[in-house]
Amino acid sequence: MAISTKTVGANAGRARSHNRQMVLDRVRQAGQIGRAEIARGSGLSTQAVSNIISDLLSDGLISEQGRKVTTRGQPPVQYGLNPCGGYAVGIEIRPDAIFAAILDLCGAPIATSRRTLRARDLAGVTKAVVAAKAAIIDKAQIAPSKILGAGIVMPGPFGRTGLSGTGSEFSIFHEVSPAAWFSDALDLPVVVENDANAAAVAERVAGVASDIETFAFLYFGNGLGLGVMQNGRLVRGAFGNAGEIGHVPVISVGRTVALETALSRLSVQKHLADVGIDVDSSDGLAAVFDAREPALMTWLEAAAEPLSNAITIIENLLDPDTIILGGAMPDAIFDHLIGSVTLADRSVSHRPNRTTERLLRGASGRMTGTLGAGALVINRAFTPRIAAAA
Amino acid sequence: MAISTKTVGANAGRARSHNRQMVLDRVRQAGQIGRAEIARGSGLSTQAVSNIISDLLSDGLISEQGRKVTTRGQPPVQYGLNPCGGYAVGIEIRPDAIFAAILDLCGAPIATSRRTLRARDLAGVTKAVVAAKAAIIDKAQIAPSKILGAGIVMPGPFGRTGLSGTGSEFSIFHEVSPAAWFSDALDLPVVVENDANAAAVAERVAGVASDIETFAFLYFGNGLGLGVMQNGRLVRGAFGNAGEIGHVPVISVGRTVALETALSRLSVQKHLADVGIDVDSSDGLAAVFDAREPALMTWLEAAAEPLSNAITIIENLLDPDTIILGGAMPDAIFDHLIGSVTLADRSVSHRPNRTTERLLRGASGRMTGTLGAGALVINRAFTPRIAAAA
DNA sequence: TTGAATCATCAAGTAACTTGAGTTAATGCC
DNA sequence: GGCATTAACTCAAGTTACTTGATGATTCAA
Repeated sequence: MAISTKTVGANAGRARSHNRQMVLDRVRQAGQIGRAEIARGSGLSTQAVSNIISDLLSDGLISEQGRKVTTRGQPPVQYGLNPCGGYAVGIEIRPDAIFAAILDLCGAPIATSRRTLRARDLAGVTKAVVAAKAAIIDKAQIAPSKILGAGIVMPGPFGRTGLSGTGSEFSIFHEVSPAAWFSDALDLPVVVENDANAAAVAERVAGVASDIETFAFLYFGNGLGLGVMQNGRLVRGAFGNAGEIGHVPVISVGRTVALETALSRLSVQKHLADVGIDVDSSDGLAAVFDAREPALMTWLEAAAEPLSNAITIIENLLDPDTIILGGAMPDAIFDHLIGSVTLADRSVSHRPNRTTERLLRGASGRMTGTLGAGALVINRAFTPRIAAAA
Repeated sequence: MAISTKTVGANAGRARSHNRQMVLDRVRQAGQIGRAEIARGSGLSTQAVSNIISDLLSDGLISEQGRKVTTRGQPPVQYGLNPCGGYAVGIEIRPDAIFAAILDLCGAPIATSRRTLRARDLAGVTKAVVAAKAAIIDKAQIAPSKILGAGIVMPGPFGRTGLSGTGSEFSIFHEVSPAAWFSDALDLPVVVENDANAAAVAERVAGVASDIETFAFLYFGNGLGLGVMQNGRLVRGAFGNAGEIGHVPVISVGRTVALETALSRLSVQKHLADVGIDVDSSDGLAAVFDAREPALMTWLEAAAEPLSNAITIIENLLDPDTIILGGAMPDAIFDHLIGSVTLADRSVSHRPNRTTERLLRGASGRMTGTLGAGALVINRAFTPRIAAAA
């Protein structure tokens, strides 16, 4: 059965929690904001906002940041996020390694780490994740009470699907709910998402989408994924597997193929390997691009058409404010790809009065998956949630 | 600027309104349900639910429907929607005609009408819509106080986009917000959506998706549209233009074409016209299909591949519980199309333990747009909305 | 017939928001 | 410089709607 997302009833306690998170999100989005302005925007009384602000202050989540100069009247006291008011652990599980990071409340990384992962079984992976968490908290010297939770990123899709057996996803979690499992093992609230969704959240928490409510993130991992954000919430689908754009059929050089065979890191690595160039790191790829290696340039040229088609699909199906490109490739390659795309005229995103670019490059670089993992936790702390049950 | 959907704060009044709508939605979805069961599912106390139920009873929105036989304990009093507790006006504006309907609270049509539309200007269209509303209310003999609102369906996309100028959309609303405009003119709360979104809502209110939270509706109108429902809410995109799947590039006979050139009512009409068969109604098309007209059969054969590709795109991008096909074609043709589609193995929807079909035919038939217009209003009455501002 | 289970109601208690009066702090005008 | 104006902020009382706990109602099972 599908993930249950039944709406829950509102009572005083949940209303307060909702309002706290709403206020926090407005503070995050505005950078600096005063109480009266929050009240005006939120439909609450200034008194209510005042009470909530004083709560958040004493919890250390926000801080007073002077008064704004205005034309007339008492200048409003401004509040902003207090970066050290809380921290999130981000853990990215890849087939061969575990990456970990600690993020502050503003989404800035305090510490990162990488550990080789040899285990493939549930117990072994769990042990490695627990160890990674302990080590990164120790490295960053954060008081455990300040840890808001852990975000875990792993390759999807989740559960048994027609995409199972590609080797990328973790079949050990077909029978176990990964969130409940890791929450137990880590003794923390846990959010689990695939890499593309996490990357989208990362851009919202501390990237180019901090004030964009509705956008899509095209994530270049080993395959190709799409994270869809709609009104500040992820579009996850009935089973949390939305965004598997890599398996969409496209035409490439006259043949029908899955999009990610033409457009992904594995695809470019394979193409380069065919001419004897082995790259297994983003740095390596960056060097090959800097040298304008012909094999890479032909790959990029061939990638432009399927990428253009993918963008037209995303724009017309989801009507995002913008599409962000990012993931496991060098920034220079994303910039090149963005430059080489033909943006379709026949698209709902082709508007005369646009204020954002149709394509942006993500801000969180190659660590976007791991940072995204932490961002999931931060984001959840900022997301009002009366509407949907956990 | 994108549609603003900032989260709003919760207070006592909004909490009550939210809870009322949540209770109503649970009653709708269950058909019959008792107070204690609602309380258990919603996280509210039985007392709170009791109070809300008594409110809804005195407003006439629900009715007592006997007691359920249980194993032990006091048998719970069951409640169900009271169809005549409220009514919705649905109006569908097409380039050449205005369709209107009155729906009861359960989504059943009480009356329908059709009027030719000659006007293309704002004043003329408005006048026709106002007249259609007055006439349908008069025909159905509904007390104005029982009208919950009006839903209006018109061809998208909304605002100036790269799809403008195809002739289908109403450019008169490029500068005016249609919802505010019609709300003023009709003196009722108004919801405006495109046909595909309305059709999706219709299936949820009174169709095959009444207990499916996350699905997609592939709507065959003059073009092709997609209505996306996620957790019981429409995925509308940043500007309300999500779901323009007709302009998505897909593969047909080895070439990339816009989907709706291969798959839409206009497409089949054109194909038939090429061999001298003119059909301009759904009945006409049904007759041609009944006769197994070769030209139609070749069109259907050719349509299978792009339709299959479109379904793979929808499944992998949105991970819906199911995809519903419907709109301006005869049921028999939808059934034929569903039978001829090749469902991709490489899809997140290809799950071993499915409980719903991957494809369903919509239940609301050819009037789905008009009924959907009314369903928008019913749906809104049932949708808790603390989370998003109007 | 009695006890267990469940639903339902009543009345009191509580959390969180709203309201309205009053205070603080800055600007702008005479 | 003094005073009106404007806007932010605070205090205390008032209101709403939910929760809690005690009590009653209804059914089944032993």
